[in-house]
Order: sequence, then structure tokens, then C-alpha cells
Amino acid sequence: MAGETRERILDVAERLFADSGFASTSLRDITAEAGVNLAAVNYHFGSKESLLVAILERRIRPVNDRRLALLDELESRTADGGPTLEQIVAAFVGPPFQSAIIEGTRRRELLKLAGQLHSQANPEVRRLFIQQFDEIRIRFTASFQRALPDIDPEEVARRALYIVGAMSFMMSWGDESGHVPSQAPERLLQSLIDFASAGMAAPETAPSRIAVPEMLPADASIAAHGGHA
Amino acid sequence: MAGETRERILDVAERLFADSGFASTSLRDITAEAGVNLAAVNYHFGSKESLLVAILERRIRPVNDRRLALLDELESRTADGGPTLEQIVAAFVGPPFQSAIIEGTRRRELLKLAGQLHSQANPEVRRLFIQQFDEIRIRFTASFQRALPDIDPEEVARRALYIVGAMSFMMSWGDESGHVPSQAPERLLQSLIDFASAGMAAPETAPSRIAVPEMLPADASIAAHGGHA
DNA sequence: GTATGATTGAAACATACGTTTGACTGACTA
DNA sequence: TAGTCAGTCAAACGTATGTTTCAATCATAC
Repeated sequence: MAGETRERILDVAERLFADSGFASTSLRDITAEAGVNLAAVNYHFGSKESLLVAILERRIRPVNDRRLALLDELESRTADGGPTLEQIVAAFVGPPFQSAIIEGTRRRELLKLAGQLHSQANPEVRRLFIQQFDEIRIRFTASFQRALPDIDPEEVARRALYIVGAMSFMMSWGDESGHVPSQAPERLLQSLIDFASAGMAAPETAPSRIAVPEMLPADASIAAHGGHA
Repeated sequence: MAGETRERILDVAERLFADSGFASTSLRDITAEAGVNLAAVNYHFGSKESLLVAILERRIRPVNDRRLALLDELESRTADGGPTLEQIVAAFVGPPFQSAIIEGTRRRELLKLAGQLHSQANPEVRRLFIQQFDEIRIRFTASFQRALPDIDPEEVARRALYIVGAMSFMMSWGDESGHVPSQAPERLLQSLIDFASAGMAAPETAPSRIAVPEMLPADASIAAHGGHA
């Protein structure tokens, strides 16, 4: 019975935060649903914000460890030219994807929550969050770079970010309102890998050839902005 | 002086909502920064939630109108085989991108706010939001499908979602913590178009060839990670 | 059995929130 | 001038929030 209350709080809070957002979820919501006392949160975690940090660490760390382990093995196994793009992408998106679906319907929770932190929460939590991903970013960017020697390093970093965005959206929007029909998880993951690998390998448009057409409305972009008028 | 208070509220609220989230931003924050009275929000908009809806409609409608206009022009201009993938992608991601950067530093706001709505806010606001994008989704999916006759329609819809995710992440994370170095907007947009077009055109992995490796348990020996096998 | 330290419980605390109220302002109309 | 009405303002309302308090409970070691 030792850590039972603590675990129940973590589980319920994770789900409620992901469903309704951090700020919109009250400790009373959490403790009521978890069947524990209101004061238990502050007793076990110190504050609502520390509870959020505990949730993130519990979920993110194993996923990132798994990512790094997969990449390590790939790179040690394919000593010649390095892993293929598909392999790197699979090591990158596989663990969070698998972790997200492992609990059945809890698919969206982790990344939903992660997505919210980009904008919400105070800078301290943000920093911790970014730091959690820093090693991942460095290792995978390097591996991608090796598989894509012709692409500008900055462009590689950008494209890795696109992948995270694509994955995040798939998980948070995936089965909502029929946009993306529910699919067997393996097919969804393969779909993401196909898309991301091809995007990663896209030929880079030379700066001199960039000629973005006029896309703004001829008159004004957004009607009557009171600001400087 | 007619709509000046109203406009100031809209401008400030949009920024604060995008920066700190809907639930975390109080009407007092907004009205204080806008230099208007607290009651002005409820007078002009009725409620905090209606203010959010007004913000969304003001920003999203022109962007989506522009998207549809660009697609219309593309399709009427290239009557033979339809527009190219790059053209469709550009019409899809160009308007929100341009709209987001037009005010200089306000780049991230629109999509940051949009991203939050996926999870936050009540179902009513969600529905309005999804509905706002429904025509876009239908028109562009059809156009993408025409350019990609070999891809399964459901897969096309999924990939369109990946593009939205990639764009959203670029805008909300783009210039944060040096992950993605600041670039000239045209180069960023071109980068996104390169990535998205290639991803869209990716060859579809046949269901029979899907063999996602074991990615789950860290202890189990990671055998047979053949990638294409 | 009793003392001890960790955990739970009910209640209260102070504060911040969205919203409402009612008086007041100022421009325009009859 | 008197009247109307959209708009602004300070203040208050009721409620919900995160946190704290302190007594009660429980398991365990002496």
C-alpha cells in the first residue's frame, strides 16, 4: 500500500491534464477521481506543478532511453555507412508511438500533454522539458546528418522538428472527427515513417531558386488592424 | 474611437492566450495590458470564451479564404493534370505561414493558439474550430488525391495532417532555444514545402510489407531490426 | 503495549477568477 | 434643453483555486 496513493494520483492526473490541460484541471478533480484526499497531492509532490514534472519524467525518460538504445544498436550494427533513414526515423518515432498506444485508449495522452507544454506552463517547466529532449535532439540530428550528407545541418534540424510535429498531431488529432480513420497501430506508425523518411530525404531547394509566389491577399492580410492605423 | 477598445482587447488577448494558454490568461491580465476596463470584455464579447471565438474567427477566416482562392486559381490554371504537389502544398501552408509572420515577431501566435485548442477548451469551441477547417480539409484532400492517384485516400488524409503538425511545430518551436535557427521567412517556408511535398509523395508501404520491429521492452534483446525486411 | 514516523482526513485559508451591477460619461437627436 | 444610448468605470459577488493546518490513523519497531 506504500506508493499506491502516489501512483493513483500520477495516473489520474496524467489523463486529466492531457484531456483538459494543466491549468484547467484542478487538484480537486484529480483527487476526487483518484479517490484520495485533496491534501495528498501536496503531501506527495509538494505542489501542482511538481506533480506535472513527476508525470513528465515518468513517461518521457523511458521513451527517450529507448530511443537512444535503439539508435546505439543501429549505429553499432551498421558500421559501414550508418543506418538507413528509415531505421533512424523508426528509432525516433517508434518508442513514443509504442509507448503511447501500450495502454490501449491512452494513445494521445503523452504527446497531448507534451504539446501543451510548448506554450503553457512557466519557463522553469519549459526548460526542464527542453532539457529532457536535448540529448535526443543532438544524437538524432547527428545520425540524420550522416545519412543526409548533402543537406544543410540547419535544415536537418528543422526537418527533425517537422517529424515531431507530424507525430504529435497524429497522436492528438488522430482519431478525432474522422479526419484520420482509426487504423491498426502498426499501419499508423508505418505511415508516419514513410512520410517522415521521404520528407527527410527531400532534395534541398537551393536558396537561389527560392521564389515563393505572392500568397498574401492583394489588399491587406487581415482586415483593419487597429494598432497603427 | 468606435471599435478601439474592442480591437485592443482582441490584439492583446490573442497574444496572451497564445503565450500562456487560454485558461492561464485572466481577463484582468488582458484588460490591464490593453489599458481598458475589466468589464469591457464582457460588454463587448459576452464572455471570455466568446472572446476566444472572436479571436479565432478573425484570424482563421482570412487565412482559409486565401488558401481556397489559391487552390481555385491553381486548379483553373492547370486544367490538364492538375497542379503539382509543390503547388498544392504551397497553397496549403503558405497563407497561414505568411499570415503568421506578417506582424513581425508575432509569428507563432496563431498556430500556437490553434494547437492548444486541440486539447483544451470545451467541446463547443472544438467543434467550431474543426468546422472552420472542414472545407479546407475536403478541398485539399481532393486535390492531393488527384496528384497522388496511387496513394490510398485515407493515407492522403493522414499525410495532410502530418503537414499541419509539421507547420504547427515549426511555428511554435521554431525560434526557441536554438533548435531551429532563425531564418529568412521565405527559406523557412520553402523548407517546409520541400519536406511536406516529399513526404506527401512518399511511396506507400504495402500492408503486407509492414513489419514494425520490436521497439517496446528495453530488456528484451532487440532482434531482427532489419528495416526493410 | 507503546512510542514513532509516515500517511490520511476534514476543514479552513487566502487569493484569483469570470461575471454582474449600477452609476457615470459624452456624443448625438428631437 | 432634455433625452437617449452606447460605452466606460470602480466595486462587488459568488465561486473555485492551490495550499496549509492539525488532528486522526496506520504500520512498524522497540
